[in-house]
Amino acid sequence: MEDNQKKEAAPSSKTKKQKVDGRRAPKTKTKILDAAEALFSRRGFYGVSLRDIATEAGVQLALSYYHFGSKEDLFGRVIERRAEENKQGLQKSLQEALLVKGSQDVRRTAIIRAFVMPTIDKSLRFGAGWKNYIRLLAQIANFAQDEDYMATYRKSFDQLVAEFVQALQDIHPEMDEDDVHWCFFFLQAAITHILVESTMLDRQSRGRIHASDLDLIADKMLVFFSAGFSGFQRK
Amino acid sequence: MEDNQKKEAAPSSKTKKQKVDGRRAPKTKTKILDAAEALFSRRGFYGVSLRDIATEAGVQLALSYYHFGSKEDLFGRVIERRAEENKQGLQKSLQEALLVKGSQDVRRTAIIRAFVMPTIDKSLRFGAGWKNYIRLLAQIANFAQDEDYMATYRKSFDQLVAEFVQALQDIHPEMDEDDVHWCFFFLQAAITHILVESTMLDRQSRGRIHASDLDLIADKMLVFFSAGFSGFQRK
DNA sequence: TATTTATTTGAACGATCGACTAAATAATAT
DNA sequence: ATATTATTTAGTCGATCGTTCAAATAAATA
Repeated sequence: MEDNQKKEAAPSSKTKKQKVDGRRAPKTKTKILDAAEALFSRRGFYGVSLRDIATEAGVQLALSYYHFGSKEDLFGRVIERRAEENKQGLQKSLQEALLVKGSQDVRRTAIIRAFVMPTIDKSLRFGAGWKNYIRLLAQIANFAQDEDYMATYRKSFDQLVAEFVQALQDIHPEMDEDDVHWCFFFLQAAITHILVESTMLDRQSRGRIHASDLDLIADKMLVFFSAGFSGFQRK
Repeated sequence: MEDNQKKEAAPSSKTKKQKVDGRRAPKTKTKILDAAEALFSRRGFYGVSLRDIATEAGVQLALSYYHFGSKEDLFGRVIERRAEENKQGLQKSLQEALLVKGSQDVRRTAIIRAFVMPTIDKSLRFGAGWKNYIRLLAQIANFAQDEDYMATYRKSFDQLVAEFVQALQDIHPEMDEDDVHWCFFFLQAAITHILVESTMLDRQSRGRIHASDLDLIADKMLVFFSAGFSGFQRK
């Protein structure tokens, strides 16, 4: 019945796992995770079948069941895989931003950059896998957020957001704490939407602006969202 | 084969349609559209089966096929149904905003409000149907945007956005035109994400702020996004 | 090498999907 | 009242879904 998974989890006492994981040719598990990541990020959980994933990965259908169990479990593992690295990247980025000295404006912009840049960097420069992962996260934010199997990730990410908000509140003692939350919420909303890589902006600007130019997006976002905060400052 | 649909479309020469459409008890068509709207807006196109919709609507499965044909066609009709009214509401709102006199700040905020408020109004005060519709639109923006059957809606909406951007550019001759596009894009992105009614903000603020309080959201958005524009003004 | 364990194969399963139809019924027109 | 058209019913179709397993193979261990 579920003996398959036990075999997967059990032999962690031996050193075999690590040895096999670091091989050159992509492991079956990795191939499945990569394919699932790519497909889920584009068509969502329901829009992708396990057969689609197996085909994309170039492996047998049953291997998905053997390695991950149910479709939901596979989805959860896709999220899980890069979650820790992603979070730590953002945390490190925040720590560095906290060292920035200068005016209120400068320090605020540094923190906003610390939130925006790691995500854009990964999406842009860490390969197709990360790009798909980021898009998947953005999609989840609009969608599967409330599912039970997202609880762990959600909790972890919410805590990270709390750290950023706290940092911004520290810089802005004159601002209402709720207003800082609002500002950060708007920032999150915008970047989330942008990272699903919609073609909206390309169309609406009649090709003059390209949403795929994430570096330019980052520049513009910093200017805009840092200025947005200043709307709440006089009070 | 497709005679069913022809019977639907053909007898428009008679005055019968209008008479029947305006009845008291909800018509079958309306019941299906309402159910589809509610379900699609929450779980997306692939996450909902025609049987789900028929059950939710309290009608026979085959009636969906009879009245709308394929599932894709039904989805398109759900979008279509309120599209024109939605667009005209936004256009009227823009026209009124263009009459506002005052400083650059005042006029800019008026236009931003003109874009934000009709949508929030409908989602909040026009009943569950509109609320579902707005959420569906927001979801589409992240998802089905590029599908062929969305072309008509997309074109219409893009034109509307162009009117708002033009209005903002008229107010801001000192700004780079692309930057105005960027600002509006960020506004769109944020409101789109907010309207999928995520529970994100509620969690992250530990219950102090409620994303369901759309009137408050609107207030905060106006302050924040109007201020965001000012980030580009010095150039 | 012999044995045990891990992985892969190929095929099925019951359920559910969208699509479709013939017949029954309701509504409208003559 | 009769004929015509519109709608609803109840069911079936083949395809595809997620899941499962027994047997074959590969890898690791003894």
